[in-house]
Amino acid sequence: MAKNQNVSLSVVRRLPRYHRFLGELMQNGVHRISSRELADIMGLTASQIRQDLNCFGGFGQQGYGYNVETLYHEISRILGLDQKLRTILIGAGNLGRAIATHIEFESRGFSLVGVFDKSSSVIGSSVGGMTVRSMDELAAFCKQEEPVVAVLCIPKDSAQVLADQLVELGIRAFWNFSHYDFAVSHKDVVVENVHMGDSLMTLSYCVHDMMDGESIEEL
Amino acid sequence: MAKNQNVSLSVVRRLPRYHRFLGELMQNGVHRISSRELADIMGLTASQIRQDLNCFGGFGQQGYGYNVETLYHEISRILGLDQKLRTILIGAGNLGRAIATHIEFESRGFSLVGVFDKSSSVIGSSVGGMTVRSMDELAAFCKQEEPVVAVLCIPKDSAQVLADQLVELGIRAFWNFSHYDFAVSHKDVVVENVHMGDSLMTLSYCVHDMMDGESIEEL
DNA sequence: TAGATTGTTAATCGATTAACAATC
DNA sequence: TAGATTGTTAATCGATTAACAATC
Repeated sequence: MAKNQNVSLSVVRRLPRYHRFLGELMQNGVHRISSRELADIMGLTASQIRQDLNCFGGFGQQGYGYNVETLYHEISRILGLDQKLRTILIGAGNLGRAIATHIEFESRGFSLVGVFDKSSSVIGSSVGGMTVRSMDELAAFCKQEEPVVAVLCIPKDSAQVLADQLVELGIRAFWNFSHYDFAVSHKDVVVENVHMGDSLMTLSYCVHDMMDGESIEEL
Repeated sequence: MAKNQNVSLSVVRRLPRYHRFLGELMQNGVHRISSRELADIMGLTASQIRQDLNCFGGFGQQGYGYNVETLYHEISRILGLDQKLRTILIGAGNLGRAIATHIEFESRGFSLVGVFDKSSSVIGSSVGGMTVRSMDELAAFCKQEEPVVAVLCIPKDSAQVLADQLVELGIRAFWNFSHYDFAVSHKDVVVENVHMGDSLMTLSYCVHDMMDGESIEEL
C-alpha cells in the first residue's frame, strides 16, 4: 500500500521533526490540525507539509485537515519506531557512556544489546545497566546475538580499522560519532554521521557572519 | 577582499569537511591537490569543489591546482577557527559532561569558560578541569565574563524557559542539544541544533528502507 | 449546500553539474 | 610553448512553493 518509492533524504530528515511536533500537540490535547496551522507552528509552508506527507500516502481529509493521533502513529510506523533493531555500542569513553545512558534507543526503533571497549580500565564496569565487554568478545557476541546496528564512539583510526570487521560480523548500519568519514562506504550498509565537530565549526562561521553583518550594516 | 556575500548554508556545511580532509592530506605530506583529485577522495564533483571555494575567493592556480596548506589555512580563517568565542555550557548531566570533556572547543573557534547546572549533586564537582557552577551564579557570571555562546545540554522544558533569559544576558549563539526546537527564534541570534534523536530516527528509516529493498528486489 | 482543506499538477527557485575560455 | 587546471558562465537537475480542481 505504502508508496514510499525513492523518497528523498530531504523529506526523510523532516519526518522526525514532524513526529516531535505532533507528539507535543497530542500531549496538549490537540486532535485535529490543518497543514496551514502545522506549517505556522513549525516554520514551514503548508505546501511542503502536504507534499512530504503525500510521499507516503493520503493521511488527511479534505475540508478537515489531519487527525493528530493518526498522523503521529503513521509517521512512527514510517520511521520504523515500532521495531527494535539490535544495536551494539563501541567505545565506552565519555561520549559513549553518555550516549548509552542519555539516548532513548527503545522509543526510536533500536534496542541496545551490548557495549564494548578495548580499555581494561572500563571493561567490566556498568554503563546504563549494561556491563562493558572486551573487544575480544565482539565476534562471538555478534554470532550469538546478531546485532545489525553499531554505534561508533571511538577515535577515527579505530573506526577505520573496525568498520570492515563489523560489516563482516553482520552489521548493516552505523551511527557514527567518530571523525572517520564513512561517506564513500560499503554497498548495502547505511551510515548516519553525527559530526559534532563539523556542527560546531558551522556555528563558528554563522556567529562571525552575523557579527560582520552588524558592523558593516549593508544595504 | 573576501567576497563571502550570502554564501548558502549548503556550502558552509561542507567547509568543515573540506577542512578535515585537507588536514589529513597535510598530515600525509601532500602539498598540492587538484579539484579532481580532492573530489575523488571526498566523493564529490570537481565542479562543486571549485564552485564552493570560489564563494570565498580564488585560492587555486590554473594548471597547478590548490596548495594544501594554503587552502587549509584559508578555510580555517573563513570558519573563524582562529578566534575564541567565549562559551558557557549549561547542564552537567551525562551528555553535558561528555561534551565538555570530549569536544575540542579550542581548535574549533571556541573557548569554554564556564559550566552550569541547577542540581546540587553536581554543583562544585569538576568537569574537564572546570568547577560546575550553580545556576544562581549565571547572571553575575555573564555580566563579568561576557560569554557569547551557550551550549544547551538540558531537558526541553528548561531550554525553552532559559533561552530568552540567556539572550537577555548577552548570548548570541546556541549549540543546542535539547529537544527544544529553536527553529522559530530570536532575530540576531544563531542556533545550531544537534538533534541526536532525529538523527537516530532517520537511521531507523534508512535501515528499514534498505532491508525492504532487499526482499522485494524491485526492477 | 457552502466552506474548508486536501492531494496533485504546474511554476519557481536554488543547488549541482557540465562546459569552456582564461591562464598558469 | 603545450598541457593542465582553474574560475566562471550556462545547462541541468531536484526541491520548494503556488495554484487549483477534487472532495469531505
